[in-house]
Amino acid sequence: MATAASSGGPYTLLGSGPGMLHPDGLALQPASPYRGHHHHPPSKLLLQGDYLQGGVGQGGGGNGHSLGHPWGSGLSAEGSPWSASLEQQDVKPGREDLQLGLLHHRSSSSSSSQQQQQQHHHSPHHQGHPGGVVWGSPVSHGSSISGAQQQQQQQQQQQQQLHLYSHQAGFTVSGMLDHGGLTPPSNPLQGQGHQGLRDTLSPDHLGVHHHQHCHDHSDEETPTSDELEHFAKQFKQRRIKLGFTQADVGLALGTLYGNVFSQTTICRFEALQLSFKNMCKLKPLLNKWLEEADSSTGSPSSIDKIAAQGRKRKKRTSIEVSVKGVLETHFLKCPKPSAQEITSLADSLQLEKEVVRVWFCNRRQKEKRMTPPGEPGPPGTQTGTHEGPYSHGGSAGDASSCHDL
DNA sequence: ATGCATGAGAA
DNA sequence: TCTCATGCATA
Repeated sequence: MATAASSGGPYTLLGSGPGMLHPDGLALQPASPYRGHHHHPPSKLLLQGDYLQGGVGQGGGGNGHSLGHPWGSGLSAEGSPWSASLEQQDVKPGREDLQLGLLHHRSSSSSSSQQQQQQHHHSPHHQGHPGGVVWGSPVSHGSSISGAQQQQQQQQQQQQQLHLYSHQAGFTVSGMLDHGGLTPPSNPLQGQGHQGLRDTLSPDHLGVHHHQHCHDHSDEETPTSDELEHFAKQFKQRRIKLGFTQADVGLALGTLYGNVFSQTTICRFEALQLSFKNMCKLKPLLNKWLEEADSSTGSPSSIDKIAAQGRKRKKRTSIEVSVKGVLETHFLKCPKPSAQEITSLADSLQLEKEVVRVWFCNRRQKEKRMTPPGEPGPPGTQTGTHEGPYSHGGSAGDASSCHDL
């Protein structure tokens, strides 16, 4: 069978000629953890068929589609027994490599770690907000959010460094305007009268948190959930008006500050589907982009991007609806199943253990993100019907010892 | 817009 | 191993 193993491994890495300076290359041995993905009957497991990256223009090129379907989206049938064979697919440029490529950042070092810990405290409730972000994330003082809301994210530890970008003079908004088709299609809206948004901070401060003196630029000082929410909205609006897609922004950020982001991330930011901490981290970057983009309207420059290698990914596993249902059930019983449980569960579902494990991980993450699936976006419109995923019927206190199978 | 996946870092 | 930040591949 001419599986994807034509070049030596299931997930081969295409040698990226000129200097592969990432340890991954060395660490990735032909012995992939997924090599045994064919020893089980693909009866319940449906692997989404083919690779189609040629036409991934995605980026919500027409971000005009507003979809708001709740979880459990119909999976229907994907009748696609993976017949994947050749794998000459050229993967898109990796991000880490990109960063290495343009090393024009990481110069500053003064205050590197500051906003890692979000210690903002304010009333987790908002009165007139069409949506209501539930993640107020209090810190040490048990707020009204109650423990029913799980541990929130403040109990997390900060990992990952925050890439601080150094805004150098002379670095104007360049990469985002046009290069390679990212050019906003002569948007007639551009250059309209829209100013007065330099200031990103919303005027409404709850006032229950720390008060800073007379200076409030646009970031630093951990913003409040409301501020983030507002910013996200503004951002999206303006982004669209300027004619940029989420993907464009992601790339621009990379070109400008050295941190590339995907359409996904931008999308999640706008939808407030990131953790509070993450939102805080991205806000400054997006804010700068906004400022630049807003005042640019004409600074054609092109910065070529660097093409990088391609490490192949495991094909996305499509889990059948019924199976998802089962997983869901288990999740409700025990969001943190032990390794053994996962194993047996995987076995009974005929899924790889890894897949099940990941499923739970993702599920937990989803629980943490808040912006209930179905949040009304546009102001003035309120569905008034949203129950956060926190609405678990009962107590969600202990997840340490729950196992029974 | 989202589902599944990868990886780094902390337990 | 889990969490968390991110993103490819998809619907």
